[in-house]
Order: sequence, then C-alpha cells, then structure tokens
Amino acid sequence: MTPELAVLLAGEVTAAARGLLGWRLRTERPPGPTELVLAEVEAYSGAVDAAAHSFRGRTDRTEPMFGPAGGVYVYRSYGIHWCMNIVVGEEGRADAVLLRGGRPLVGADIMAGRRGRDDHLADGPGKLAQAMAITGADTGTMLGDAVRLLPPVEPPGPIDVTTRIGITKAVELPWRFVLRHTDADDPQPPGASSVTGAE
DNA sequence: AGGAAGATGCTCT
DNA sequence: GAGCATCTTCCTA
Repeated sequence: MTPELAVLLAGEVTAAARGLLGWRLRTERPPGPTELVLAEVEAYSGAVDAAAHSFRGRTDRTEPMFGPAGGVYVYRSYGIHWCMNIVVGEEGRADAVLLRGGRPLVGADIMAGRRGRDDHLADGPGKLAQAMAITGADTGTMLGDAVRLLPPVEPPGPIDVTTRIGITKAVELPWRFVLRHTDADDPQPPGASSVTGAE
C-alpha cells in the first residue's frame, strides 16, 4: 500500500469514501487482469451508523470491519451477490467504504464474460464484485497483490453527494458519493447537493 | 420507461 | 423465521 493510499484510508470514513472516487481497483485473476475506476461509493460507520453491519457489534461475518485500514470486507447480499468494502480508519472502529460502482478500464471483455452480458458491467455493488471476480474468499484479506488500489489517472470531476441506496436504517445520512456523469443508467436523484472533487 | 416480484443464502432474533 | 448495504426478468404503458 502506497503512503498516499495509507493516508487516505487512515482518515475519517466519509472523507475517505469521497477521496477514493477516481482510484482504480485492479484484480488479476483468470482469465486475465481487470481494472475499473471507482465511480460510486458509500461510507458506513460502526460507531454511529445504524445501517452499518458492524453497528451491532463484532460477529464472525463483520470481524474484518474491525480490522486495520486497507482490509477487505466482503459480504453476501440477498443470498446471491457479493459486495466489497474497504476498511477505513483505526483498528477497532469498524468503518468501511462500500464499492458501489465503477467504469471498466481494463479487461472489459473479461468482465462481460463474468457478467454474462456486455453492458452494465459494474454499475452496482453486486455487479462490480462479479465483474472483478471478488468473492467471499476475499473477506478478511488485505489490499495487496491480488486486489489492488491504484491512484487516479486524472483528477476526478464533480462529485455528487446523496443519501445511501437500498437501506432501511439511517436513511438520512448523506454518505453516498458519485462521480458525476458516470453512467447514463445511474441518473442523479433530484435535490442532491454537489461539491467539487478537486479539493 | 418504469414498477413489481422472484431468486437465494446467510445472519441474527 | 424474518430481514436484508441486490440484480434480473417480466409485465404494463
């Protein structure tokens, strides 16, 4: 993990989530390398956020969330899909960033093969994990050779901030961060506030 | 174009 | 036994 990434992941979880937009997630697994630009993320915090899996305390499933920054937490969603998080902040705080969507950059054909279709390759957390060959076998591991984060190729454009998707608790927190104009299939909800990602 | 519902398995009550 | 941090297909306009 580069020093730059370590600093980003050591910070407060919403800042880390926002800062991860534009970074590239890369996996190298059969049949070949795949890489995408993170375009949609959400922050979850074990301490104050009733929507976080870690909110109710340490369990076998959520154990990786309580580990050090740079850890990988993967859970099964609705019995069918895998969803990937990156653990953020100091050990024991149980904060994490859910990777909800990305733009294919390398190996789009491979992603299409894994997805069984050639569109909507990674515009959702379950789709992202499937396209990148992330599974439950990855939970509890650390970012490293198998699953890597690489710095942005170019500075991210405007970032939209909205409430999170698909949850029933703490629905009011504006903890979803989206690169604007990411995907025509991911329209901007009305009333979303916007900030620049240039910082 | 958009809403409804089914698939499917694990976690926690 | 309920409730999910989802995706897809099928249906109606």
